[in-house]
Parts: sequence; C-alpha cells; structure tokens
Amino acid sequence: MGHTTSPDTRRHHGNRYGRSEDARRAVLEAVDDLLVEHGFAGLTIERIAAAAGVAKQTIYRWWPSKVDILLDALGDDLAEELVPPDHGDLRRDLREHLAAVALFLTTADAGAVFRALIGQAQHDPDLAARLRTEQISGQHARDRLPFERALARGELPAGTDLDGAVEQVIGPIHYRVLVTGAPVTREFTDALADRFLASRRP
Amino acid sequence: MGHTTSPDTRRHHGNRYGRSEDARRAVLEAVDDLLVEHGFAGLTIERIAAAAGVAKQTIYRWWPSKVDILLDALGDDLAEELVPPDHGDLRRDLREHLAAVALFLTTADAGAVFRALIGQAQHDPDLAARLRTEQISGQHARDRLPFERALARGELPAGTDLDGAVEQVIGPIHYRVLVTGAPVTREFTDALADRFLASRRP
Amino acid sequence: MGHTTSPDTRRHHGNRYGRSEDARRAVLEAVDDLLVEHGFAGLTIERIAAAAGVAKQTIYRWWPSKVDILLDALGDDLAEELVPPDHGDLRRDLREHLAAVALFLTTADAGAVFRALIGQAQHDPDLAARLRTEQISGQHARDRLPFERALARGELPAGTDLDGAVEQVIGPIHYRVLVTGAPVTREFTDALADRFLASRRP
Amino acid sequence: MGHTTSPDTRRHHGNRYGRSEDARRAVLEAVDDLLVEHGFAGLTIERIAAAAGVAKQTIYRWWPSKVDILLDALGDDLAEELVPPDHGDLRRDLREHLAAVALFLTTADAGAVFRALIGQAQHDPDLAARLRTEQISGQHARDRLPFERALARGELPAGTDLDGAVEQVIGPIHYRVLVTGAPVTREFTDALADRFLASRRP
DNA sequence: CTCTAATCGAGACGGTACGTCCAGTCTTTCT
DNA sequence: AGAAAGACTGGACGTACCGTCTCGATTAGAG
Repeated sequence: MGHTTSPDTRRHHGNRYGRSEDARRAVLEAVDDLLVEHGFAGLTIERIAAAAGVAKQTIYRWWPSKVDILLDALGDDLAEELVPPDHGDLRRDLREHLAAVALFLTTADAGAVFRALIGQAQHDPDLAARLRTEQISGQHARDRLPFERALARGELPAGTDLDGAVEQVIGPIHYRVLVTGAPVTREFTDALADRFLASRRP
Repeated sequence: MGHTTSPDTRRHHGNRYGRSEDARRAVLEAVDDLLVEHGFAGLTIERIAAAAGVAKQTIYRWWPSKVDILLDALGDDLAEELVPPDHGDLRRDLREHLAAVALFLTTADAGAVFRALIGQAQHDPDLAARLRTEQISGQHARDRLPFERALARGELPAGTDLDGAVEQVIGPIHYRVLVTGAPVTREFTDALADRFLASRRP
Repeated sequence: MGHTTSPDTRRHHGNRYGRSEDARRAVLEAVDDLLVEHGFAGLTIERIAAAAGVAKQTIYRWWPSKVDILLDALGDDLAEELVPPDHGDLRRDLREHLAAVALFLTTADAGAVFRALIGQAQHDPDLAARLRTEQISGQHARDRLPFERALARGELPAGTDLDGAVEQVIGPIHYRVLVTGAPVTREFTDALADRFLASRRP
Repeated sequence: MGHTTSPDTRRHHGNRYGRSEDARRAVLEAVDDLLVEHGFAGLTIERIAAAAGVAKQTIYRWWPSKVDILLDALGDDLAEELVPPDHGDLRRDLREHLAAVALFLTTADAGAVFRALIGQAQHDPDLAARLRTEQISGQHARDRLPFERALARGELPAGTDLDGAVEQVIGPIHYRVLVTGAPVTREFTDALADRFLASRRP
C-alpha cells in the first residue's frame, strides 16, 4: 500500500492534498490497537475515529463498516506470513507450515484480526463470502502447494485428493483454535503431519 | 424441560415460588426463531421480549445477556441430537455420527445457535470458556464414545490416541462449516471416516 | 391499648379480621423520614415498603397512591398545631397566629409534608381538590376565627370581608414560602398584622 | 491562520456551528402543548421528543431535564406578558397589572408552565433557587415599578416599604392560585389594589 | 379446638420511561 | 475537494418503579 503511485486508481485514496494517506494509516493502526485493547465489541467507529484523530465521516467515506477496516488491516499479512516452505520434502514442508499456521492463529496480531473476522462471519453471511473469496481461498491454495509439489515429485500417489489432504491437516488446527480452545502445540501439528503421511505412504 | 408433572411442586419455601415456566419457555423458543429470522445482530433483548410476550425485566432477571439465553436454548439439544449410535461396528457408527454432526451444524436450528455462539466466542473469552466447559467438552466426550467402544472391542490397537482421533474426524467438519463454508456432504463425512480407518487399520 | 399484648407479638403476618396496626404505623413513619431524606421524587412505594419492612401489596391494599400516604401522615397536625389563640385582642391573636403559621410552614416536619402536597397539587387537580376540601378549607375556617371574634367584639366594623381579611394576611406568607423563598420572619408577620389593623381602624 | 480578515470568525473552529434552531423551537412548542394536554407527570422526555419530531439525544444534549425545558419555555413570556402599564396613576396601573397577573396565572399557557415549575420547586430546592434567580426576582422587580413611579410622583409617602407593598398585593393572588384554588376575579384584584391604597392614603 | 378466610412477607410479572451509547447521515468551517 | 468537528435521527441498551398477581405462612373468630 505504501507508495503505489502507479496506475492503481482502483484504490480509494485520491486527495489532492495527500492527507488521506495519513488518515488511512492512522485508522488501520488504531484498529489493531483497539481490537487488542477493547475487543471486537469495543471496536466502535466512534472510538476508532477518536483514537486515530480522524473524523467519523472520513472513515465512512472509505470503509462501509468496521469489518471492512479489519479486512483492510489484515491486508496481505496472510500471504506474507503463511507461505509454505519448499525443502523438497513433504514431511518437512508440512511440519514447518502447520507450525507456522498454528503460530499465526494463536499468537500473531494479524491472527487476532483473522479470528475476529471468522467469528463475525458466523453472524454475517456477506462477510463470510467476502472473507472466503478474498482471503481464505487464497490461503487454501497456498496450503495446497506442498502437496502439489509432493505429487509432482512422486511422493504422493497420482489421484490423491489434495483438497481433502489440506482439510485433513488444517481442519484440526482450526478446530482447536476456534472450537475447543485447546493449545496448538508443536507436538500436535507434527502429529498431524505424520498421521497424514502414515495414511498415504503405508 | 420435560413435563413438569413433578412430585416437586411443593417443598422448599425459601423464596422464588414464582419463576414462571411459561416465560422461560417463551423466551427460549423466541430466541431460536429470531436468530434464524434476523441473525445474531438482530437478536436484541427488546425483540426477544416482544416476540416472547415478556417484559424486558423478566429477561434480565434470569439471563445476564443474550448469549446466556442462547446457551440455555442450546441446552440439551446437543446431547439430544448428537449422541452417536452403537452398532458394534466402528465404521458404521462413525459414518452415521459424522453425518449427524454435519447435519446438525449446517441445517438444524440448534446448529445455528451453536455457530452463533462459536462466532461470538471469538470476541469474548469468557463466553469461550463457558461454552467449552458447559457444552463442547461434553460433546467431545460423546464424540469419543465410538472410539472407546471400538478400542474395547479390539477394533483399534491399544494405546490409540482417542482424543486425537476425534479431532482428526471432527476438525475438518468444523473447518468447512466455520472457515471455508464448503458444503459438508455425506461423501465428505464418509471419506473422513474411511480415511481414519484406513490410517489405523492398514 | 398496648397493655396486654405479650412482648413478642411484634410480628403479625396476617389476620382475617383486622389490618395490622404495626404495618400502618411503620409506613407512616417511614414516609416522613424518606420525604426529608430523599425528597418527594425519591419517595417511591418500593422505598417506603423496604424502609417500613412491609410488602408493597400491603401498601397498595390500604393507600391508593403515595400522596394518600402523605395526606394520612399529615393527619390532624394542621388542626393540632394551627389553632389560633383567643386573648380577646385581635392584634395579639393575629400576631401570634401568623407567627405560628410561618413556623409551621417553614420548619415543622408536617409543614414539609404540607409543602410537598401543595407542590404536587399543582400537577394533580384531583389531589388539589382533595387537599382543599380535607385540609385547606378547615384551616381557612380556623384562620378566620380571630376576625370573627373581633367582629363580635366590635373591634372590626360590621360588614368587614372576613375571608378577604384572611387572604390579606395569610396570602403573603404563602407567597414567600411557595414562591419567593424569602425568610418569613417575626418582623414580617407582625408587620402583616399591623398593616391589616392600620387599614381597618384608621 | 491570520489570513481571515473578518473580525470574529477567528474563534473555536468546530464547536456547534450546528445547533438546530428548528429543533429548539419544536421542543419548546411541544413542551407547552404537552404540559396542558397531559399534565406534568405525562410530560416525559420521550413524549416531548416524539411530539417535536426530534431525537431524545438532541433533547438531552441541550437540556439536563424536563424542568430545564420548561424554564426555557417560560423564557421571556413572563417579561413579555407581565410588564405593568404606566398611566401616571397608581390605582389604575395597579388594577390593570394585578388583573393581568391573575389572567396570566389562571389561563395563559405560560401560566400553566409557571404553576408547574412552582409546584416542582416545592420538591426540588435547586430548581427553586434557579426559578427565583432566573425568573421570580425579575418579575418582582417589574411588579415593583408602579410603586416606584408612584413614590417618585409623590403618590406614596417617602420611606414606604415597596417590597412589602408588592407582597401585600401579589401574595393573595398566588395564595388563591396555588393554595385555595378560589377563582381570581377582577373584583378580587381590584379590591386588593383599593385596599392597599386605602391603607396608604388615609 | 379445629377450620377458614383475610392478611402478611416476599417477590415475579408485564409495562413505561429513564438517561446513555453508538450507528450512520448531514452541515458547517477551515485548509 | 477533502478533512475535522460535531449536531442530527433513530434505536437498543440496562435500570428503576409502577401497579398487579400469585405464593405459602400466619392468625383470630366462627363453627
């Protein structure tokens, strides 16, 4: 977002005095702090405006709702933080990636934003749809990469259901994070990877 | 809940002879309908009171917040609807139970309540804790039953990690319901059961 | 009356044939205290019930509203405290009586009740009517007595408008108490008496 | 900064450019009507808001309570309606003014507001103080004017207690209005004026 | 010397209004 | 034109009392 001065007029800045970028940054930073400090319910537009030193109207001008601000704040963090490694070995790639996913969901700031959005998506089908098309499907594609490479290398038998594989290893992590609240340890994620491999390469 | 045909209507003159069962039932029924009809955000105390034909104060007298009403409404529905069958065969028990779980989460009214509570729990750690101790741990125990029986029957090797087994088959269902929004078909749940069995009984 | 009752019959709890004198007294006493302590607005039925250790229903059983309790509490205090003296001399009678009226209105507990009722009567025509027929007309008759006696003694000319005379001396006192809030001193009331006499006996 | 040449636009940038005069007027007019129609107890903030077509918050933004609205509504009505005439003759001035006062208190809409405030002031010392300093003392000064002019003209002896004179003629009117409820006729007010003059100019 | 009906305490009930908070829109002033 | 400020309508919040209503316990006269 920094200085995309190029022909990217799709975005919504466009102030001839150039001050809107200040406001935009202030809002996105405030939103992160306030989410951590006051929780999702305490994240009101008025509070964001006050904390960012920005007028409410300025927020409404650019973001339809507070979840849009969060989506914006989430930004490309997912893509940045959760790209799986490529060591040429499925077990190693999988173990590292699952550990990274767990860490992101449980401790990263962007992970808190992600969890809040997932939570809100349960009440708001529109948000759910947007979240899926804008973030989750992309992440799913990244999660698939290690399996695709392994298939290409012959580590997995042809015809393996790669999407199913992703769900098999990623699903339990989200289940712990979102539902049971059990800690997502390295042992747990390693076991997930190992269990998958055991079932595919007897 | 059942039919208060009670041998219990006298007795115990401490106070509160008076809690109105009618009011309680009306609120819990209204809450279910309104959640489906207006969504979680549209589920206001005032709307519940109006729909149930009850005074707001009566609601506040017995429930601290709307999520408490939902917890109450969820009540025994989980236990009633999601008790796994016992056919003496793990594959069959598992296939049926996972299908029932999927159906509950995606189509049942009580499933909508469950999803709303899970969503809200992402914003509210207290609710998360309560939800886990009051409902989810109990459901986890029920989900474990087929595995326990299979272990006793010798269908599973001694020392099998039963909790991990539950997470392995239940996790992906929740992942679809809560995160990706992909449809949870019978094929999907059957495949989960089969994949688990394949990995354990080579 | 209380001669024979045994020492621990304080608790009453119901009697088919008679109301509880304890409850009545407790309410009337509580009402006085609460009016002074919390003002008229803070004088709620619930607060009276709590302070008197009595159930709300018991209050509603015997008094239609809180102003009725106040009317009851005012009782015969007016008649008891504001009977004009009879020294056979109008000036002396008048001076003493006006001073007594002033003292009652400004400092007596019953005077506070009276002022509260007069205040409420400005908002409530029914109360105004009852207050007038039950209390104020009687007091007006008492206020007239010194003039009637003086007329009979020949201190006032035949045909003197006695009601007008009462209003002439009593009116300014109420005007200070209810409207201007100026202190009603002995000098003031004496001057009222003297001014009346000066105008009638040139 | 210092660019603006206009004399007083330099102040407080952004503080209530916006107070809506429409809203203010609508509230003050509604309050008059509703007081007459529903009485003081029926004069709720919610009803005022509804009748004025204004949000409750707008009322609370500008007035701390309903009595403050009434004080505002009373506003200049007193000064407008109750300025005594100046014919150069005390008897005529007094007769006319007292009749006007009586008419105001008994029949005018603003008179109803005044009576309600006086009534409420009996329960609320703060209101009493405010009412006196903001309205009653000013009215007392106006009531004094005829006497001051008469004194200057030599119609009254030097050293006459003018405040006492006001109380002598105004007090009985308020006494009838607030306490006895007797009708305040033209005969009554004329007699008050005449009686005063008889006592001062024997 | 029990029966019974009005009374008592307690407090839950359907309501109304309170005063506060925030959403989302609109207007005004300054830059 | 866009930003800060903030007033506006609207609506839900959670609280306080209202006046009504059971409820079991109490109690004195009638039977």
